[in-house]
Amino acid sequence: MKTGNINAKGDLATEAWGLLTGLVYPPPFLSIAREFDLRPSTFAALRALEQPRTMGELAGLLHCDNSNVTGIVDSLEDKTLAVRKPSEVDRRIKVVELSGQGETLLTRLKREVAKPPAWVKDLPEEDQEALRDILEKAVASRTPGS
Amino acid sequence: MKTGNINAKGDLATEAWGLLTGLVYPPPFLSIAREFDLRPSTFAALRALEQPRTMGELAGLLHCDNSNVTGIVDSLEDKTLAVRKPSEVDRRIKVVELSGQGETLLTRLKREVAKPPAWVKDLPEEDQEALRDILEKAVASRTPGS
DNA sequence: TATTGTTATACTCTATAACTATA
DNA sequence: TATAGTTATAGAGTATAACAATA
Repeated sequence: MKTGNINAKGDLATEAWGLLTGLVYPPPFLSIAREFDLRPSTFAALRALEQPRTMGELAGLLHCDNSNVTGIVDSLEDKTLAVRKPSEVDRRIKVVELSGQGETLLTRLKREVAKPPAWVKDLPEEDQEALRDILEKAVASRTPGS
Repeated sequence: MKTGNINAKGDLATEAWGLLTGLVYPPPFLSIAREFDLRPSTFAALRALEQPRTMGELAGLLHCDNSNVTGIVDSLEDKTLAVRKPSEVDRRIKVVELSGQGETLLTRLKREVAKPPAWVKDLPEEDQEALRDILEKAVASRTPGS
């Protein structure tokens, strides 16, 4: 905690946070997923498959149960966006990889998700720069789960 | 579009947005909902019930079907957080209101949601101020759906 | 007839437990 | 016996259509 940072109602941090929540929620990636006709879980799985992953790794990354991942990957396979193949070293393990089609879609998705919304793009350049610098500082000093 | 704002990969807006998404997603209100043992839809309904609402109004605010709201309000009533009563002017309409218990919970919820995360609170005071000023500008110039 | 809300139904998401095939 | 993944099953979220009560 910082000197002069009282955190009473109406302090700077609370004001800034209140403004920010109005700008970033609901998350734009939800409407992007809809545009691509992907359900949120499929969308998340696709993003997690930037590298090949085992079923269990996917479950961890998607914070869901292993049994779930079966259905999610089934649906990716149905759309020929990914394939699963048994690992050669341990045949219990299935490795899931994006297909060429899946890679292409992921590339387009990532481009969409990275696009700053209008409220950022329309800021004066010096504000964009200040914002970036402040956020860099915040990311650098971030502790897990804050 | 602004002069000097090329929006090529790596420009200021994209950099700032990339940093921001890392800081604000996943949304902290999800874990707050879990702490209060509320499912996301119940949580959202509670927040929408700051004022009494009809079932149809709730459906609009929660972006879901009318038939859904029946179940959500049922569960609020089961927890004695809200009551529904027929309107006196048109008895087709049901007005949903928070109970005393519901009001108390909503007040606590709102306090939690308004709390800035550590990455904001731990910024130097001048950065908090700059952040607030920039975000105020963004909110002021915001057009619907941006 | 039109509207508000409910019920019936179905599909998806998620989790638990039992199962399989490997190890 | 332990582990990776699947299947069976069940609960909750959401949508559509048919329905009841009211206007």
